[in-house]
Formats: sequence, C-alpha cells, structure tokens
Amino acid sequence: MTTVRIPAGWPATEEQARAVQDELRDRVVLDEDGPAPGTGRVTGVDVAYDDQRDVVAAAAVVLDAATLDVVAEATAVGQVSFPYVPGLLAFREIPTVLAALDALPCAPGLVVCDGYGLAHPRRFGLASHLGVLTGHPTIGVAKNPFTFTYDDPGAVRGSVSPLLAGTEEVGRALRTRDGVKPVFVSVGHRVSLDTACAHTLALTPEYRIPESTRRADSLCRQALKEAAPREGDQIV
DNA sequence: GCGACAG
DNA sequence: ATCTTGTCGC
Repeated sequence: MTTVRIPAGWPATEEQARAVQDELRDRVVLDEDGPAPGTGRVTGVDVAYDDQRDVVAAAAVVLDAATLDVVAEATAVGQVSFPYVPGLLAFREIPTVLAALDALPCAPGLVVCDGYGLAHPRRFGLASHLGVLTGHPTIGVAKNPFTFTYDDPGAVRGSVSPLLAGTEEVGRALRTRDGVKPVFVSVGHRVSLDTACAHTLALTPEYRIPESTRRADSLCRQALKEAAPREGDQIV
C-alpha cells in the first residue's frame, strides 16, 4: 500500500478546478471504439472516505475481461484533496486513484470509473479526466442520473434509453438486471458509447453494478479500515 | 434568488 | 460518500 500527498499545484478553489477542466477537456479522445468487450483486461477503480480524519483510500482491481477473474489489485491511501462539489468529483478522487493504478503490476486495460465521463456539466467528468491523465481507455458507470434526464428503459436486461442534457445524448441509461433500476453509462476516453455499454453488460452477469466496481468498492473500504496512514509509510 | 446535484 | 438492525428472499 502506498500513501499519497496532495500534488503540488493541485487546485485549491472551485474556480481553479473548473479552469483545469476547461483546459484539459479538448484532450479527450472520442473517436476510438475502444477495446472489444470480453477481451483483454478491465480494471475497476473506486474510493472510500473517512471525512472525520480527512483520509481517502482508493483501490484498483484488474479483471480478466472474459472470465471476470481477478488478476491483480492495488490500493493507495491519502489525504482528501478536495471537498465534494458536484461537477468537481475528480479533484477529490484522482490523486489516490492514480497512485493505486500506478501500483498495479500490469497494464489495466479498460478502466471503469464509479461516476461519469462525458455526462458532466462541462463534459469532463471523472472518467474523462482519468483518461486524459493516464492515456488509458476509460468509461464511467454511475448509479444516479446526476442532473440529466432519461426515460425509463424497457424492463429487460440490456434495454437502453438516452441520457440527455437537453437534447444532447451524453450517455445512456442501461438496464443491467431485469426490473431493477438502470445504471448510467457515459464515455470517458478512447471508447465509444456502444462499446462502453457492451462492456458494462459484460461486467454485470449477476449484479446491477459492474463486477469491477464491486470488487474495487469492497477493496478500498477494506484498505480504509486497515491502513490508517502513518508516518513512515511509503510516500508517492 | 432558490433548488438540485456523480461520490 | 457515510450514518445504520433487522429482515425478506433466492
């Protein structure tokens, strides 16, 4: 496990953070299809917080895309680097998530984020930001529609409906289990929306939430409990 | 101005 | 995100 400091020059205000998003936004690549579902590796990343002590733990769990078996995992713990502000979630999660990804013994393949990518007030959510910073293909799978609108998809698993910002399709509501609330998929970096949805379906053979996210969620909670950051931990 | 708002 | 017991159901 590695311990993370808030990076030098990290935005301290909402205004600075929005300026960073505006500057990085045009580096997102939207014209690639991305890795074929069911091939290669898929990595889930997630974060857990102890707001009382300003501590954050991140986990990255690498799955074999064909079998969904865990092939590698890593965690990182750090100091909370930004308050939660809708639209600025990335600034709260990215330093620790990057450290967890860096600690992996292998390439992550497609990175699945717990949140949004293109579906964002400035079209630059967590998945977009993480993609630009790492160069890896990324997608976002969120549990809530944020500020966007959608019509309920059909009741059968696999049904979709557009996630809309006005009339612009910024993502898709995707039913991953029959009769259960859909998840909300948007593209991050170097992956098409169709491919992002196909991956999400491949990752949800049993549960509503992608297996990658579920594995990362439980691992980062565990890391938060077990690894209260202490002097002498490795600093990244 | 007011309310809503990924995690 | 997080605070939180038991409980219904496969």
